[in-house]
Amino acid sequence: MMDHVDKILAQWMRERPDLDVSAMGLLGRLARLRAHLAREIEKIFTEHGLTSASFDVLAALRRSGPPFQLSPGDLMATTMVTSGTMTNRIDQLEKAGLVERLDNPDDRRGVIIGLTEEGLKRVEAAVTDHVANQHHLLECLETKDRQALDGLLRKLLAAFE
Amino acid sequence: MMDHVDKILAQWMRERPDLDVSAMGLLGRLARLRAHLAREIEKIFTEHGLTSASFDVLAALRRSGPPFQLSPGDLMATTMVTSGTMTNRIDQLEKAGLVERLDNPDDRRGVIIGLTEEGLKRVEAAVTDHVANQHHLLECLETKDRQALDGLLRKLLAAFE
DNA sequence: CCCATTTATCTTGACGTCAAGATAATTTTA
DNA sequence: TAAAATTATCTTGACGTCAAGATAAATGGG
Repeated sequence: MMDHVDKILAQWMRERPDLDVSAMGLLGRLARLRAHLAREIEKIFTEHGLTSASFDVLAALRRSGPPFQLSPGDLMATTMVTSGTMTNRIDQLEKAGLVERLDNPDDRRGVIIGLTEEGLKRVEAAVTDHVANQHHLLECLETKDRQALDGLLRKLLAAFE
Repeated sequence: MMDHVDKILAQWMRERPDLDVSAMGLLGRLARLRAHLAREIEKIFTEHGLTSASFDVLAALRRSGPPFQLSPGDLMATTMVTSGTMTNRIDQLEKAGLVERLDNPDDRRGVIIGLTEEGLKRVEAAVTDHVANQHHLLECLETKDRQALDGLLRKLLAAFE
C-alpha cells in the first residue's frame, strides 16, 4: 500500500536516482505522524481551556507531587524549551490563575512556580482525558506492535539524550 | 535502561496510579525524538541559507520534475500547512529570488509557483546534504531495526491519512 | 444566461517560539 | 574577601504559524 510519503519518495527516485531515500521515508513518516498526533492531542486540551504548551507545564508540576512546585529551570529541562518561552508560558498561566510565582527562599535569583488550587483541578481533569485519548490514538496498533514501536523509538531516542 | 520519558512515567505512576501510561510513553518518545531530529535537520538547511519551511517548498517543486512548477494549493497539500502560511512562505522565497509567481493561464484566480535558476541550484545542493544527514541521524539503528520502525510508523500513519 | 455556490489565494491579527542580550544573585578563584 | 565567572530568570525583537475573513474568479443549477 502506497502512502503519501511513498509518493514523495517515488518522485525523488525519478528525479534524483542518485539519492538513497530510505532514511527520508522513515523520517518523513515520523514527522507527518507527529503532526497528525499533535493536532488530535491538542483538541482534548482545548476542551479544558489549555494548550499543549500550558498542559506541559501544569503536568510537570502535577507529576512532581505535593506541594506541586518546581523552578522555571526545572520546567525548562523537562519541556525542552528556552528560558524566554518558559517565562512566557508561566506569564500566561499566572494570568489565568493556574500557577503562581513564589519567592525561592534558598536563591533570590530564582522563583518557584506552584500550581494553584484551580490549576490542580484543571490538570487533573485534563490528564485523565488526555491519557484516554492517547490510547484511542494508538488503538490501530496491536499490543505487540505498540511495544515494538516503543522499543525502537527508545533505542533511537537514546542517541540524542 | 531508564530514559527521560521513563522518569516522567514513573512520576505519573507514583502520583496517579489509576492512569495507564503505556501510550503516553510511546507518544512522549515520538514527540521528543521528533524535536531532536528537527533541530539536527534544521542545522543543514541553515548552512544553505534555508529553513525547514523554505526547504519543504523548494523540495516539493524540485521533485515534481521539470518545469519545477506547482500551484500554492498543490504545495499546501504536500506540506500540511494552511493557506496563510503558504502565502507567507512563498513571499519569503520570492523575496529571496528562489521562486517566482507566474500567471496561471488556465485559472485567473490562481498562480503558479516556479523555481528560479538560483532556487534550483540551492535545493539541489541542500537536498544532497540533507539526505546524507538523514542517514547519519539513523545510523545508530541497524538496517533491520530501521525497516521495522519504518513499517510500524507506516501502519500507524495509515490511520491518519 | 444569471445568480448562488464553491474554489484559490491573500490579508489580518494574535500567539508561541527562539536567539541574543540584560539583570541580578550566587559561587568560585585568587 | 574582592573580583571574576557562572547561574537563574526575564526582556526584546523577529519570525513562522494559524484561524477567520476578504477578494476575485470559476462552476453549476435553475
